Amino acid sequence: MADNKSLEVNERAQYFLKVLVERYIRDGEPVGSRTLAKDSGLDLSPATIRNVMSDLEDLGLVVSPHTSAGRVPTISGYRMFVDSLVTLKPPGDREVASLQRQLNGVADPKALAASASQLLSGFTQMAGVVMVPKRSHIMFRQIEFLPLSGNRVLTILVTKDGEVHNRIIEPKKHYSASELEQAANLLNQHYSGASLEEMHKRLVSEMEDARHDMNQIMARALEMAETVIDSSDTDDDFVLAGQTNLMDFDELAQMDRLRQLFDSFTEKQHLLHLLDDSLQAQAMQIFIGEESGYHPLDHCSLVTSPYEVEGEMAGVLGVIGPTRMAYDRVIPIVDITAKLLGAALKQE
Amino acid sequence: MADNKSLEVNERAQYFLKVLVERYIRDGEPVGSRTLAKDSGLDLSPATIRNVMSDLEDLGLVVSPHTSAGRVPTISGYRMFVDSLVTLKPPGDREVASLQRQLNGVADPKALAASASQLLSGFTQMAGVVMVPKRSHIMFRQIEFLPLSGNRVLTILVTKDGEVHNRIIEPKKHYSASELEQAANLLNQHYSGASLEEMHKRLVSEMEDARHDMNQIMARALEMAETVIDSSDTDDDFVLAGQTNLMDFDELAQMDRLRQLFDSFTEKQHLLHLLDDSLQAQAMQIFIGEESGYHPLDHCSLVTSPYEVEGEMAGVLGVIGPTRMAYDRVIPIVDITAKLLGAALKQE
DNA sequence: TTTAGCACTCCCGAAGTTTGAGTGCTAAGC
DNA sequence: GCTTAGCACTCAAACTTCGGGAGTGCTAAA
Repeated sequence: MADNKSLEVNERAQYFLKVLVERYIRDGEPVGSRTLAKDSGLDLSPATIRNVMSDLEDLGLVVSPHTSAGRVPTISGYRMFVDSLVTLKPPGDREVASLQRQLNGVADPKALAASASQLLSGFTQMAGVVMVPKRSHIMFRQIEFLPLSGNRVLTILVTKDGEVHNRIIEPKKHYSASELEQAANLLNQHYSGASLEEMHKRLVSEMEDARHDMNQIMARALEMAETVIDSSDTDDDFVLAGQTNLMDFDELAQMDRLRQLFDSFTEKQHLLHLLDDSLQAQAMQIFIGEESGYHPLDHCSLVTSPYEVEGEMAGVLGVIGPTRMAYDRVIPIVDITAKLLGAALKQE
Repeated sequence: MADNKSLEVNERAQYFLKVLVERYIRDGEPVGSRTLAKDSGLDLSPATIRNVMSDLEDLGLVVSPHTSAGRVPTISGYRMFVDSLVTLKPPGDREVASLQRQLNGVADPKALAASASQLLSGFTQMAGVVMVPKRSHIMFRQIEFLPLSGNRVLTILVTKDGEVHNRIIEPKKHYSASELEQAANLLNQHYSGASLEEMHKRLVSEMEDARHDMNQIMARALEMAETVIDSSDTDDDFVLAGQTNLMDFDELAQMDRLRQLFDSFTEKQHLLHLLDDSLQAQAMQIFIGEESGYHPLDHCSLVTSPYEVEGEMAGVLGVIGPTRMAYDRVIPIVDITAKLLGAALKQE
């Protein structure tokens, strides 16, 4: 259909697209040819603009909501905008300094994640999200077993960065306090300095070996450790802040949409998956509207960036807001926050 | 004004109030005299009802939103309803059994609180809230200090019920691993079997004593313990579930109200205070609309009940929903859940 | 004390009207 | 071949009008 005209958008048309998107992001109202003519700075009449717009519409970059409204960017329009047109507006030095200050004042990783997501939300007036560091990069430090009533055992797993995971497990057999202590000692010696990822792998293979040995204590210790490590995996989680900011956006102000969106925050599942994408890609990712394929986010965009600690991808953070968000400001903020969070985590 | 007529409401009028509230809770629409005449079951004409309604209005128990609408209960109307008119509808045996089953399958207190609030929300289709047990009743079990980089020390506080609190503290002076271990040992022996509340009191007085002793280690141990205990106090917290259920109620469907409400969930402060009321009163409390004095809850009611473990008030749980909620069903559900949660916690 | 009757009030939704923003098309101009 | 003025046309949003319905308060009679 549009193919016979021109599959690529000429430079001028791109420029108009840029101006249109910027304007639409500013006011949230369909942009008409007259407005665009003025905004563009070029000395062209509305009629000319109309021709260009018509082309852009054929290419699926803009649509008009109805016959006599202006144009609004489509998903593809936004896509082209963020991919190649947007002029990024990095935050001022004062903002960066403030960010840095507030991140460096925080001691433990969990609190740091919470701060970061609050900062993201504060600076963008949208929702901030920070995925807490992945297991693979966490170093084992110490494990502790405490007997509770019945067979139940409280296990405490401490990692190098000062994070504490605890879980109550209920083995079939009863263990005495001294047995548990012995088991913990064995594990602590044996796995000192390993990462959880590594530990997991070694546990699985060594459990096999231990079955042939007579070393009962070791076998049981391994079993319990495996239970804990395994479940510490499901701790894989994120912290969200400023969700209520999203209620102020007209495009999300319909209860059913908003409810779906908020439910998706509680459910976590899918959102985690999207965040993970950015970790895999090892680069900033932007999901615009339906691009994510996850319906609750249909009218939202997600700007995510992985953050790294000592050269290793440690986690992901980002911002959730309406599709119509100020990408030019948000992208640099997410980018810088990721860098600063990484740096703050390094000081462990 | 109304005083010269009759300050107390006669029995028939009370009955009509009851029927009116029930009807209004059912449909959410102002109840007119004709409807009420039918609903009441008594063989009276609408005109008679109108006279009664007029009296109720004078007493401030009902209002009409505008001249030619039916009547709607006021806060006082609801108050009288829940205090003396409502016919409670206890949940069926199947529901109770289901509640019990789901609560008893959970191991640790924190998860238990989460389950309970989810169950409350599920059964009522509103938001469930569970305040986690108060410090005063928590028994100390063990404390652990682990050195981190710099002066920072990871402190792990384990309580009898298998709960783990951890915090990173940063003392002025540096402590070696063995010093920390020694300190922990001292504390563990010294405070074995005390409640956190008790421990706090003893710590304060013993810190004074220790200053005169030469026992440096002990003095420092006390100091660090105090820091941890003190901050474990601010863990004072609640878990909320089903907040999004609230979005389905028309009376809360305005963004500004909803936003205030949701913000109040994040802020926690005031809500905690309200929950605490129920703990102090040692009885079920119902805040209807503005009664709570906390504006974000203006259009909500809060039904709370303390729960006790082994005869001691351990915490509070409840339900948040619109003022127009099915009190007859909600009250028993909250009541029973409190009992069952208490029972489930006892099995520690 | 209760009730029928009646005039009155007010909300609500439907239907009509106006306004203004914006479009596409055509034909003329550079 | 691009650009532009002119014009007819479309459509949503805002405002107005209007009738119906639900419910009230009052009065007078049972």
